[in-house]
Amino acid sequence: MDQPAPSPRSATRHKIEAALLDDIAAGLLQPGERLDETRLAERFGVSRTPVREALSGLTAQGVLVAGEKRGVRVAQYSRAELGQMFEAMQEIESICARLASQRLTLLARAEIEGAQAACADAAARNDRLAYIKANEALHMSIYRATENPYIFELASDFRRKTGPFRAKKLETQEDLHASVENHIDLLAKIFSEDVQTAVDGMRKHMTESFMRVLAANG
Amino acid sequence: MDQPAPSPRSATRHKIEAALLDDIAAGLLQPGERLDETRLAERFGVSRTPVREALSGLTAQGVLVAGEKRGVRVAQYSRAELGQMFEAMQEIESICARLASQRLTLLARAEIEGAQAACADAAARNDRLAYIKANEALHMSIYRATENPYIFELASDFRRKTGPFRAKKLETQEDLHASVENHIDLLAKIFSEDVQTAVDGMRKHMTESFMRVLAANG
DNA sequence: GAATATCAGTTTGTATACAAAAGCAACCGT
DNA sequence: ACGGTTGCTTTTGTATACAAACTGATATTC
Repeated sequence: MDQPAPSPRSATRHKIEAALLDDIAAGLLQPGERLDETRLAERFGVSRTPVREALSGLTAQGVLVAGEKRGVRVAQYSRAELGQMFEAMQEIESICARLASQRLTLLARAEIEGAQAACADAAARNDRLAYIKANEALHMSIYRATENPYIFELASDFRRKTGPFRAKKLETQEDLHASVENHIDLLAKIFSEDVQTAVDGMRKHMTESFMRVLAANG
Repeated sequence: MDQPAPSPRSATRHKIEAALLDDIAAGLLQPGERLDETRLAERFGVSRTPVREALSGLTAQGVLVAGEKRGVRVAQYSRAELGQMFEAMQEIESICARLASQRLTLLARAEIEGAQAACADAAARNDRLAYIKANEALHMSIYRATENPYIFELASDFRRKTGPFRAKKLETQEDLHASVENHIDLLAKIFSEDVQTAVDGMRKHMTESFMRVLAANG
């Protein structure tokens, strides 16, 4: 859904990257855990070469980090690092809110509202996994509304990196509904005539989001 | 200077990456030009494996792009893409200006002014290469003043990607002196008490910079 | 003459084999 | 008993070999 396989130029490598990202998101791979090339190779039934490429790709994305001694590990962040990361993310998201608000095309607005409906639907069904996906899609649609692919990618990158931490904050159905309410409020501000309202709305949204992340990951 | 080889964990790979970056910066590798793994391997006297890793690393950084048909090519941008890229860069730089202005420690200020002096010195000596390096260092010191490593990296990445295009706009000594004047003005605004002044100053600086880039790369 | 299909020649992706570096532990010396 | 050194084992980095995919071209047929 993110990349609809623009060029299936290296199927195995991307399959492995995706599988590892899933494992991390699902918590099967804990932050700080070490990844062994050989084990992964036999787990996926491939040689070390594509595993190696996947690992260096994820390392470049910041999902994994080259360990102090040996091997690569799942990135883990201290409270302070998490704070800096979310600060950066807040700045990026604020830019997105401003540009989206200024440029909002009919198509972009339709996509945002469609994603929002999908969120509400998933929350009503109490489908946590679907909600997380729909929520990602919602934010992505806001990024896309900036009409700037570089900013889109910047914002997407941060979402990838912080994904594991944000996931934890959505456990109960109340969490889901609260999140939906927050988004209704946020979108109203982005759709408002006043750009500053949109930016402030996004700042508030991100601050609240971060507070919940801290509470869940403290 | 950028990465003081934190872990010389793969010497050849980084040597190749650095060599290719140099070639691109020097214009030996034109934007759009295709890179052949095998040729590079024999040129550096190594096997295709480390070359391959270097190429995928640079691709991840956006310096190279996976060609439509085959091979990787030096990234080339249309006028429109260049505009979007500089727009994103302007947003990032503005964030840096704001945070730097808000947080400015004595150390950060000292580093910025030191870098500024190095710029002026290089301009006075009409040393174009030294000026480019000093100019990079100056902007880096502003990024560092944000006290946020993630924002620092974001900004640095854009600088890397746009480097080849910005380099072209500094040909004559007048260009250098004009650039120094611009920086004096910019720094005064960043050092001012008013945050909005700093942000506006950076926006103006980036806009002017982009205009000169467009003129040189049109 | 044009269009399609097939074939040859690159080129890239994956596998495996090999070598060197680094961690770890045991052993020896003091 | 403690520390240092040496040797082994594991892991990673690099090379090479192999197979599949894609490009381009030529030939054949309509």
